[in-house]
Amino acid sequence: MEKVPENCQVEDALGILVGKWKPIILLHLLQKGTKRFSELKRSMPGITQKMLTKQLRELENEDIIKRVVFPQVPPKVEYSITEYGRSLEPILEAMHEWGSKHALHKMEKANKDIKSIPHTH
Amino acid sequence: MEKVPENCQVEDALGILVGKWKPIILLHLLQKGTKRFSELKRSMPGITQKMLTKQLRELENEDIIKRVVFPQVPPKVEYSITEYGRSLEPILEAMHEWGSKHALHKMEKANKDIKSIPHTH
DNA sequence: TGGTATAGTATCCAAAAAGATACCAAGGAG
DNA sequence: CTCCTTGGTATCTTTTTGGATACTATACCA
Repeated sequence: MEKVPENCQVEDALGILVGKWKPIILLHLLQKGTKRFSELKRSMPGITQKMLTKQLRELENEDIIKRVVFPQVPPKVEYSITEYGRSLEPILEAMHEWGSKHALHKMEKANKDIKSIPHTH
Repeated sequence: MEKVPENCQVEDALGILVGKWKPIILLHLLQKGTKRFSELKRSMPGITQKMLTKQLRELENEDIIKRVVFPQVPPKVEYSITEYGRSLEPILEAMHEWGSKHALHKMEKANKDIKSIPHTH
């Protein structure tokens, strides 16, 4: 299998993970299992209903998460990761690990930058 | 190290990889080594000069790639992956692998969808 | 009779990302 | 003298994303 940029499959994974809230939604569902809409919303302060709905729909369309509606009033809808969605875990894992190192790297860099400011005295 | 969504490091990696052209640029530099601006541009049909410059600058600011200017006329500028940038390889790798499977998954799904269309006869 | 809760839609608006296009510097070729 | 080359900038417009706000259905509860 060639990895030439021309047939770049990286885009697909990126396309699914991108969206201000998607990684967080996925981490929630991966780590805490099935969640209903309101629970997800409460656990992501700042997200609007519209955004949450939209991101969930997009993930659902890619078979990453499953949506189950209970015919009740008031409504109850549960979301969970599909088996296929779980296959994204290594990527999220790799990104998380890299992200942690990157935080350090940024700190070190900021430190160096501060030290190298020509100071007046 | 906890991976709770609250301190979500995944975002950082995502932030660096996102951009319509960044993954392709990185794959090019990872696989083919040092490249000059015009070579990169030629190998990415469709990208505009402005976009290429912008993405390269962003990657440079994150220490992912290195930019070397040769004082010549006409100008010559070479780009290459930094050692730090190379640490992104596992992520790109994971995404590529997943992307390949995802392509199959999508095909299978499309097939199923076609078969399940109620046909007239 | 009115209020509450859940899981949404529908509109409109702001901000960010991407794209098209034009311009520039300066040396070498003709 | 003019054109070509490279690696950019500077503007302007379009497209994509994200966000604020208001509205809805319907059973239950007081």
